[in-house]
Order: sequence, then structure tokens, then C-alpha cells
Amino acid sequence: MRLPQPKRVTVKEWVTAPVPGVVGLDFETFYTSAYSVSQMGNWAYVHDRRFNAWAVSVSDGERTCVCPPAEFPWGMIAGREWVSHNREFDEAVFLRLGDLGVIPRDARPVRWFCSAALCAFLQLPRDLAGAAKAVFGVDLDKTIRAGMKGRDLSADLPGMIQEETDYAACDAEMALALWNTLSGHWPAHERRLYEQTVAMGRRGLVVDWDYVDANLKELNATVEAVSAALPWKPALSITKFEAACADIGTPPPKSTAANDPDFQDWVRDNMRSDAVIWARHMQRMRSANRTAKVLESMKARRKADGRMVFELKYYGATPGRWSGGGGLNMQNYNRKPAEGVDLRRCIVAPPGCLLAVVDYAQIESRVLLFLAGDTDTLDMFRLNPDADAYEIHARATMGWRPEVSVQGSGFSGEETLRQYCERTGSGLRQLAKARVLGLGFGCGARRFIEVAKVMAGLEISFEESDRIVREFRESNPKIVALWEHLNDACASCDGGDYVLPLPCTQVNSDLGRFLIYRDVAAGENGIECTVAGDRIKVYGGLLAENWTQGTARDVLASAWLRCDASGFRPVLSVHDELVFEVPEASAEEDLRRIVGIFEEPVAWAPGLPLLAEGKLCAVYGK
DNA sequence: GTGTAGGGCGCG
DNA sequence: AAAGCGCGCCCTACAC
Repeated sequence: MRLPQPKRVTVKEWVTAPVPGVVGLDFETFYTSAYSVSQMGNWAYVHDRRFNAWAVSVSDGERTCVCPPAEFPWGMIAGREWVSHNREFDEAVFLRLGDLGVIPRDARPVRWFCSAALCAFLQLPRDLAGAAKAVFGVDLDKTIRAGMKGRDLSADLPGMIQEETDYAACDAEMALALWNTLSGHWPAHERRLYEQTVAMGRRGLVVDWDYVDANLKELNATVEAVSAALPWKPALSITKFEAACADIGTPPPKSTAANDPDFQDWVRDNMRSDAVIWARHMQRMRSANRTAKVLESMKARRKADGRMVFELKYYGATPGRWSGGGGLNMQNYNRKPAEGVDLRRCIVAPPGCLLAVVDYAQIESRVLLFLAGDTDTLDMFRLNPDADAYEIHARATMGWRPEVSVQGSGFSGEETLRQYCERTGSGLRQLAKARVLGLGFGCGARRFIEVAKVMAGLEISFEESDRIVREFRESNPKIVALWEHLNDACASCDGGDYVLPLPCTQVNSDLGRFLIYRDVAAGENGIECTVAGDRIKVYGGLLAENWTQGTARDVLASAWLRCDASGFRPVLSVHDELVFEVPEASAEEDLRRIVGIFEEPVAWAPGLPLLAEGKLCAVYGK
């Protein structure tokens, strides 16, 4: 790929000629390890006292100008299309500089694109240097980048040394080059999703700050007290814990994680040892500390209007899901209280509103059956729209039939599997759950012992596990065939790229969504390929999992866009769930409509049975 | 001092 | 034949 070599010009030279096409733009700002975007998020970073944007570089592909933001002739590029790598950051800087009066507020772009989001969509490395290497084969000079940290170079400009101007210029030029080369492959509806993601986080969530403040104080006291009860420092040091175990003659556990089966066995074997008390203290401290850190992180993102900004990363995961980012992950808030603190309870509805929380039921299980073409099982879903996925699995593949008839239950007045298990004390439903969640993507017998234990609380032997795994594969031939088909299709791309279109991609269209496995090397030891810049091993079950997760993501994305088109803008998105703020007066009706939108059949997935569940609440998670 | 890797813990 | 997968953040240890 040929890379343009723009000429470096001064402000005086820049203003002598008009600007063609899209403009690449990149701000350079002061940062340290403690004061950084990755830790604080864009909003808190640009509102900090230390905020200092000491340069902006602007490139039109023919010329590049680097100068202090206040000196740049913004009128020359106002009303044009701009592109930045991580636009949310540059936009946050731009808006803040406008508020501070450093640059004119009215010199805005007509559109502002993000080349990083574009690269993520194409499953290229998201970082600029990685993308530059992958697309153009060039190495951006990292030594210059490293040398800038902690330096305020505003005094040096415009007499800044050549290397540093080169670096600043390089980012703007590269963002533009990536955009001009790749933007044609980014569909319009995906761009809308990106824009809505950014807008959602910037709008933020309403928080019960009294609850946050009160609990933060208590949690910090707990952390302090538990830390003092441990006879070493740092209190969470596993090395020191193991040394202390040796001192009292107790063998250390393989893991000190609360939910690790090895740890639980160790507790059982060492009940009377002080080491068990220490380990429990460490677990309690980790839990309290995590919760405290989340609360602190929330406080740092409090806007003047009382809402809390957050960031979700569009296409943060390779199958296309959103991920957390910017120092606070809104997608992994505890579902249950920890140390008496309910993190979800911090998020509340604004006055006069309720939160409408809507999510898809067992979306991935349903999508897997759809992708495998298991129409018989899908028919069971369609004929019993409210049925439990684990019951359908038990009926379809485990030979389960109800013993008695109960009026009003799922399958035409029969007893449900849940009712059956409650009545008889059977663990069949737990086993069905473990099979559905654990075995659909290639998990083997050894691993399934753990999966069954953690997911369903089942203690099984290797022989039992092996029997279950083989039985599952025999009774789900279409799923196994899917693994094999994907494995073969990928292996056949040896020496090239394996491009797997998601169902939302129209036949023969190159403007869709794809899972891309680059530089496939298939051999005796399996398949290796590059995903988002990393070399990984892949196999049929993994490909089936990625395809399933990606398709389920597209189902939610589709619902998101349809909700938006109907005037329902979510305030939060968590994989298979959207959260809305709805006026109390219309809450019931709005919820009903949103659930209806979720359950609308998707045009590109005919026969995929969708079930959505919705609830109204004053605080999140209740 | 900085960067990274691994354990741990939280979510879907 | 065998293999659950997808994330982010905090803390500690360790190499440079």
C-alpha cells in the first residue's frame, strides 16, 4: 500500500492554499502515568487542572501543519470532514479548548470520523502504530512517543525539535491515510452504532451520589481494618502469604481465588489452620477494594449536572461486541452486593422516570442452533415462545418428557422441567444447563468436570464427564457438523485469510460484517492465524463460538438501531441488554413497545426465535 | 522510574 | 483427537 508523503508547512504557508477533502487531525497533550486518559477517561482528563494541549497537527494529505492549538487557523478547516484516531479523545480536547477560550467554538467540522473505530471494525490492530504496520507495513517511531511522556513542550513550540514535530505530524497523516484507504468498508449502520455509543457515554447515567459517598467511606475503613489483620505487607501479596503458610507448616493452596475449586478443597483440608483465615481476609480485602475503586472511579466522572459520564468501546472485542474502557467498566458491575454494597443500586432513574431494562433470553444458545441449522429444535422454541432453553435442550436431546400435566405451563399444559425438578429433586435441569452453556463450543471431558461443578454444582467423575460429552455430541450432530465445517473452511484458507461473513451480510456483498482470521497456517498441530494483530490458535469449536457471539451481537445492534429509530435511546448497553430512561407516565407502554422491538424477527435471520424480558425499576438491577 | 505478565474478580 | 469464549481493572512481582 502506497503512503502519501505530505509536505510539512508552517501556519503562514498553510493559509495560502485551500484544503481538499478530509482532514486528519491530532492533538498532543501533557500526560503522566497517574494523569492519563486510560486511567481517567476522556472527560475527566480534559477537565483536570493539569490539562494542557500543547500542539495540534492537521494534515490534508498534501500538507501537514503542526503548531500550538491557539495559533492554528481553524477557519480554514471549519465545516469540513475531519478524521482522528480515537476521535472521542480529540473531540473532548477540542470541546474543552473551546470552553477555555483557547480556540474558537464555532470552527466545527461537519462530520468527525474515527479511524481507530474503523480499524477495530476491520479487526485490524486498534492502536495507530499497529494499524500502520498492518495496513502500510510502516513502523511509527515509538522512541519519540516514549520521549514525550511527562514533558510539557508548549514552551518549545514553534521551535520544537524536528523529531517531535515529525511525530505529531505523523499521527494526523496516518489517521487520514487509514481513513482514505479503508473507510469504504465500514457500513453506514455500523457508523451510526459508533456515534450512538459515544453519545450514550457522554450523556451518562444518573447516580445516587449519597449512596456512593456513604459506602465509599465504609469500604475504605473495611480495607484498612482487614489489611491491618494480615501480618505482612503488602497485604495482598501471595508470595508473602505462601511464606507465612510455610512458617506454620500449612501447605499453600494452588489458588487463593474464592471460587476456585482447588481453593475450596484446600479450605476443607486445612480447616483449623490460620492460613485459611488469612486467605479469607485477602479475599474480603480484594472484594472491598474493588468495590471502593469502582465508587472512586464513578466520583471522578461526575458532571456538573449530576450525571456520570462513561465510555464504552465500540467493537472492543474481536467478534464485535462492545467492551468497557476509559478506566471504568460499566459492563461488569456486580449483580449482587459485595460487602453490603450494591454497585448497580448506584445507578438510578432521573426524577419522574423509571429505568426500563430489557434483555434477550438465552440469545447465544438460540443463535448457535440457528447457525447449526437445527430446525427441529428451533421449531420447539417457535411453538413454545416462552419456553426455557434448558428444558428444550432436555426434550430435544436428553429424552426428557413431563410426567404430569399442569394447566398453563409452556408445552400445552404439561409440567415444566423446572417444576419436575422441584417436585422430584432431580438435577436434570442443572445438567441440561451445564450442557447447553458448556458443551456447545467444543469443551472436552476433562474441562467439563470443572464446567459442571462451577455452572451447575455437579460433582462428576472423568468417566461420567466423558460419557456426557460423547452423548452430547451424538445427540447434537448439527452442532458438531458446524464445528467441523468451520474448521475445514478455515484450514482450506492455508496461506491466506479466512473471511467468515456474519448472517447480517447480504449474499455477495462486501459491505457487510465479517470475522477475519488473517494469515492462516494450517498444519498437523492445528490452525494458527492473526486476529487483531495477535497470533492465535483456532479450532472449529472456537470459530463456532466467535460466529455465535458475533451474530448475537448483531441481533442486539439491530434492536438498538430500531429502538433509536422509534425514539428510544438507551443510556447503557451490556452485551444482550439495553437500559432506557422512560417517563413514569408512559413507562408500562414504553416497556411493552421496547420488548416488542427486541422480539421483532430479524430479516437476515429467518427462523431465529427471539425472546426478550423487560422490567421497570427505580434503581438499576432491582 | 516504566512496562509487562499473571493472579484475581467482576460481567455476558 | 482435543479445545468453552469474550472482555477490563486492580494488585503484585519482576525485568529493564
